This record gives sequence, C-alpha cells and structure tokens, in this order.
Amino acid sequence: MTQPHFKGFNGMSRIDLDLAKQSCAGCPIRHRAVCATCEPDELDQLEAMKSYGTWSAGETIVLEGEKLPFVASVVFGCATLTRSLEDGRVQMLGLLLPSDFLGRPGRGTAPYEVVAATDLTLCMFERDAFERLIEDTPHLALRLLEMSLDELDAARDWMLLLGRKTAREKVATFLAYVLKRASTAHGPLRADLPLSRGDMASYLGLTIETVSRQMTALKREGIIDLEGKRGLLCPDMAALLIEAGDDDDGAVIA
Amino acid sequence: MTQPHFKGFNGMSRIDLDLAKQSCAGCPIRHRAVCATCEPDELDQLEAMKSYGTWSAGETIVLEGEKLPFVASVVFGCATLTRSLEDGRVQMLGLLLPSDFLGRPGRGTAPYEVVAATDLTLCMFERDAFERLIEDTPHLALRLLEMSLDELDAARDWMLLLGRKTAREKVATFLAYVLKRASTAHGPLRADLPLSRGDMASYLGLTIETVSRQMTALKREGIIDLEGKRGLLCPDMAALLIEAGDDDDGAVIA
DNA sequence: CATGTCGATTGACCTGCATCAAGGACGACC
DNA sequence: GGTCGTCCTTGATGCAGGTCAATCGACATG
Repeated sequence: MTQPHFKGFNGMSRIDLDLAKQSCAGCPIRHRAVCATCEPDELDQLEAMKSYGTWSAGETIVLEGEKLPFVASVVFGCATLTRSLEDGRVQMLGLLLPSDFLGRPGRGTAPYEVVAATDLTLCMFERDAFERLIEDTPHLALRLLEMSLDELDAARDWMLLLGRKTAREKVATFLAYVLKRASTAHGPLRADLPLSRGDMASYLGLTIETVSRQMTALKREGIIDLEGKRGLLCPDMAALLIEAGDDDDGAVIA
Repeated sequence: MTQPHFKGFNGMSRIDLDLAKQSCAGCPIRHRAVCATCEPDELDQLEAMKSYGTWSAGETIVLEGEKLPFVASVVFGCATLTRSLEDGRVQMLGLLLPSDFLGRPGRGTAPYEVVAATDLTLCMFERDAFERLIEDTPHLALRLLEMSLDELDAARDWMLLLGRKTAREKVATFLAYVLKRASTAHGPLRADLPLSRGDMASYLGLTIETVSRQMTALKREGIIDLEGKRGLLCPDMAALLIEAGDDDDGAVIA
C-alpha cells in the first residue's frame, strides 16, 4: 500500500494544468456535477477554492476511515473506491471516471479506500470552504442531492449485478459500461480499459482468473476484440449488450 | 402480482391513525428523516400535506418504472425495493423498516418495484407539495442530502456483502441487522423477522434453500434460536457478529 | 542476451451454492 | 375432521466459479 500523500494544491506541471482547464473550462466541475446552475459570483467563489492534484497509478488517495479534506471532480484518469474484509477479501464500491464526483459533502471521513487506478488528475475544492458555500447556496444542495441520487441508482444497478448476474454477464456489463463512457458521437467502438483484470475482478465480485476466462471467451466468440491488455474493441455493441443480460443501457455506475 | 392500488390519503381506521400519530408525534417523519431542524411554520406545512396509507402484506405499492406520487416514511411494517432481470431473477435493492424514508425527491418514477413485505403503514407527503417546500426551505434539501448519503452508505455495505461474503456470513449479517434494528435499551435479544425466507434470499443474493439451510445450521450450533417461522432469538450477539464476517456493527442498510 | 518482475492467461481440480425433488408444518376454509 | 395452499425444511445431485499452480508475454535492468 503506497503511503497516502498529497501532491495536490500546488505541484502541477504546465501540461497538467492545461489539460485540467480544458476539461473543467468555465465551471470547474461541470459535468454531472455542481455548477450547472451557478451564478457568476458563485462560480468566482468556487474558482477561488479550487486547485488541481495528480496521483500516479496505484497510489492511495485516502485509506478507509481517514479524513478526506476535499471534494473533487475527476479531470482525467480513473479512481476506485473499495472496502475490505479483515481476511483480505476486497470489493470495489465505486468507480470514478472523468467528470465523476468524489466526496460526501457534510461527511469528513471516507468509509472506503480511494485509490488511483490509473494516473489521475482531480479538480479539488477545499472541504470547509465548499461546505460553507453550500450553506449559503440552496440550489447547490439540490444539485448535490441530485448527484447522490444518481450514485444511489448506480449502486443499486450494481447490486443487481453482484447478486444475480453470471460471470459472463458481469464481464459483458462492465465492458459495455466502459464503452458507453468512452463513446464519442461516432459510436462506442473502441475504449481503453481503465482497470486491470484484478480491479475488474474486484469490481465484479469475481476472481482474476474468472474475469480473464470470460474475456477470452467473449473474444473467441467475436463479441469483443482486445488490443494488448488494455485496448477494447467492440464490433457490435448490440451483441455485447445481449450478453450483459438485460435491458441494460449501460447505466451501471456513478 | 397484486395490482397497484391506493388506499392512502383517506381510508384509515381510528387505530391506524393513533399508531401513526404515536410514531410520528409532532414532526411527521421524524427519525432519520426530514424534520430534525424544522421551524414551526414548516412543520405546519408538512402537516397539511401529510396523510396515512396502509397496505397488507404482499401488496405492490408501485411497479418498476411507474410514478410514485408521494414520498413517505414507514410508520410500521416493512417494505422492500426490488428489481428484476427479464428472465425472472430478482434482487432486493432496499429494505424499509419503521422510520425509513421512501421516495426520491425530485424524481417522479421509481426505478424499482416497491412491495409491502408485511402489513404496512406509511406516512405520506404529496410529492408536488413536498418538492415545493424543499425549494423554499434550504435546510430541508441538506437534510435530504444527508439521508441519501446514508442510503448510499447502506447500499455500499450491501455491495460488499453481495460480492464477497459467503452464504453463512450473509445470513448472519442479515440476522444481526434485524436484531439491531429491533433492539431496545435492554439489548437486542429477540426480534421478529420482517421477511420471509424467500425475501431474505432476494435480499442476500441467495436461494430460499440456501437461506433455510444456513438458518438451521446457525440454530443447530446454538448461535441463534427460532420461534416458529418469524421469531428470532440470539443468546449471544457477539457470536452472531463473528459469523457475520467482519467488524460489522450491523450498519447494513438504509 | 540473461534475468527478474508483474500482469495476464490457461489448465486441473475442488467446493459452495444452485437446482431439482420430496416431504413437513400450519393455517384457512368447507 | 379433511383438504387445500403456502411456506419452510431436507436430501440428492450438478455445475459455475473459486483455488492452486504452471506458463506466457512485455518490459525493465544488469
């Protein structure tokens, strides 16, 4: 386990900053997140408390039960929320992709471990200042309520997956989700897997071996194709969705 | 499937009303819910839009995807939230016990089926009026945010259970949760199971048979005792918690 | 080029839970 | 009391996925 450290709030390269600006243009955490309805002066306040932080793949951002002194939006990269049983069994509880929100306004400590699954950039807001802003800004609280309801929906889709889907359906559902999140206007034919096989197993309530076997099976049957370890292509999204096991439109996570 | 009907808003016996009053005294949905910090005039407004509804065990309150025209707090009884795959597999996504809250402020339709698991009384608030009140009452939005974060925590505990726990641990965890919710100051030695074996299976991502077998095993080993089908006694809560598989303090659901 | 590491794959085997199938227990209703 | 119907329990069997272990790239390092 890497030590939890804190590059944020200061040390960022020029390039990092540019990339961050690009994704957070105008309103700092724009997609899915807080400021869809912000007034200019509120945006100024957010801007004032905002900073960027980077972590490299595998680094821990907070340990289970520790304080998370900020809330944040993922600019790029991928982070995972996991919880463990004492004997070492691990289950992923959340997957954060660009534009997803991290943090529980009003709650200082994280009831799960947060780890950077890939190199990661967060757009962060100092917690205390952010919470003060919420108090004074009614529609912000509503926006956050919206967001946590979305997360709740995602968690519940995920429960259905964990409780009732077969290994093949689980893997197919995950791949479909990744493709959906990566999709452009041209269609979701290609994506980079944001997670290792091990992380996928943790996500899906399976073992590495089972994930690997299901992936090769789907590849063998022509439903997906793989480029190296992380590249994923899907010639026919519909076929993949059938394997995923239900009407699932890919709405599987927050 | 029973047809979704709507006894609420009017037809209640004297006794029902008394019971409801008792649980909802003063502030209508008090525990875990909205009004911990309400002003007197806000309470009046809530009072004005409030009504009670009853359902008997097995009745459906809303179908998956239908509109739920109210938000509510459970006064007594037990309701379940479930979602199904097309082929009939069912997973429970939420369990509502007295003082729990039902409904997603700002969202009209339920993404799950809501069924009364036992005879059930809800304290209901007409949706539109409730949402108007939220708009004018900033701290209500914060309170609701709190509540949905609690639900999210519960859903995530549940994910860990579904993804990584053994059948025995799952059953023990559920029983511990029931005992905890039923506990009085004197300790949680006895409780009535709010769910049938089938519903427990749906909750835990297992089959009826497996649930039944694990229950008999726990009974045979003296960890629990059963009175009839629904009565549950636990001579030693600590022993049960060990079977539940982790530090679990019983915080498993919203 | 040899060697080591780390992730992914593949195979052989085993087991926990699902599945299929019979009973029991208990209440409702005639 | 007899006969359902519903829910629960128990047994026998099978299989999906876990476990253990070997191998295979891909990439780094000496």
